[in-house]
Amino acid sequence: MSAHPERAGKPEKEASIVENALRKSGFRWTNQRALIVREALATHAHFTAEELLDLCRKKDPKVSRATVYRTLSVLEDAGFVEGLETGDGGRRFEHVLGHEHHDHMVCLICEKILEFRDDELERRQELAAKRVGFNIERHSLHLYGTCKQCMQEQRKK
Amino acid sequence: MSAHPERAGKPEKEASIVENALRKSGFRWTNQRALIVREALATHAHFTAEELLDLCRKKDPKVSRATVYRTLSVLEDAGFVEGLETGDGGRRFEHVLGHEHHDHMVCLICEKILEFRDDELERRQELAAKRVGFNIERHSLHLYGTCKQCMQEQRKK
DNA sequence: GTAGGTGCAAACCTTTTGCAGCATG
DNA sequence: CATGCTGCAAAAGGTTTGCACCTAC
Repeated sequence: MSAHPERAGKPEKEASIVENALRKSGFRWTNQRALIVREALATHAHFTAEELLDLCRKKDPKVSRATVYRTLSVLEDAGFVEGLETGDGGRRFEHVLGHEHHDHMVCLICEKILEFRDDELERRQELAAKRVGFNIERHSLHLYGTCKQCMQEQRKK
Repeated sequence: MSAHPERAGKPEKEASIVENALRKSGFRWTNQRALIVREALATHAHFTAEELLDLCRKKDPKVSRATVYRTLSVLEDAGFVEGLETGDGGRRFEHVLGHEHHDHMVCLICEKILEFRDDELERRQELAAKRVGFNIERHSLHLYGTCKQCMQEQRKK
């Protein structure tokens, strides 16, 4: 049912990649971080901080909200997680291990998020930036609208 | 000093475009809305809700925050105003009268927002959407990074 | 006259922070 | 055993809402 069945790679292996990277940067590898990373990597979906907290609490009910936020922030800085805007002011995350960069189409009706990638798009962005001497660190391209299924639903009415 | 000196068109004329559109949709045209629209159109910058409130209160100190938010929402729905993410969780707005659609480069250091446009980019987005039967209503392309000036500053150090 | 709009304050939601205690390296 | 991390609870934004009053149509 997920839009990214290919997303879930080898959780244990991916988790240890994160572990090594964080250790190398001087962070400690705590039970909480291991749990949070495991849950984040296991999720195919684009999750909110609160959803991740719920997932973690199923395994360990006393994980604190603050720790989830703090860990998400560390993971984002380290480039293992990316935040994305849902167009209605909300914020979701996705992990960035085991799959290439991609952009998003957000259905405003069913809230589904589709991923797509177009190399030419990436190139043109670089070009536009180069023209004005801007150095791109990251970018976000979101198309908001109606997905195929919801378009069909609408036509029925 | 503004990045968009061309932005300010003919405020009175543009305001009446908004007025007519809102009236036609069954909204009432109140003093507050007139004020808020006037201030929003007069600003060249990408403003926050709070900044717009401050601008309005200079003219009429008793405009309420709630009314600004409610009016911004009406204007956004009507397509006269667009919200944009600043990359650090913040939200800014820009009015969409008297200038073409464009995308944004956001400098993460000085917070300046540059505008740019590339027709080929637009085309490729449409194409990508068409491929999966997605209907684009609006889109947002933000490049986050470092602007030319801030790059130079950094090199000096 | 009557919706619809406004102001105020409180509520909300998400995220951050201060601090005392705990666990990792 | 020192520092970094955690949990808790409170604080901090930013935005929305309930309600009584007001005003445009």
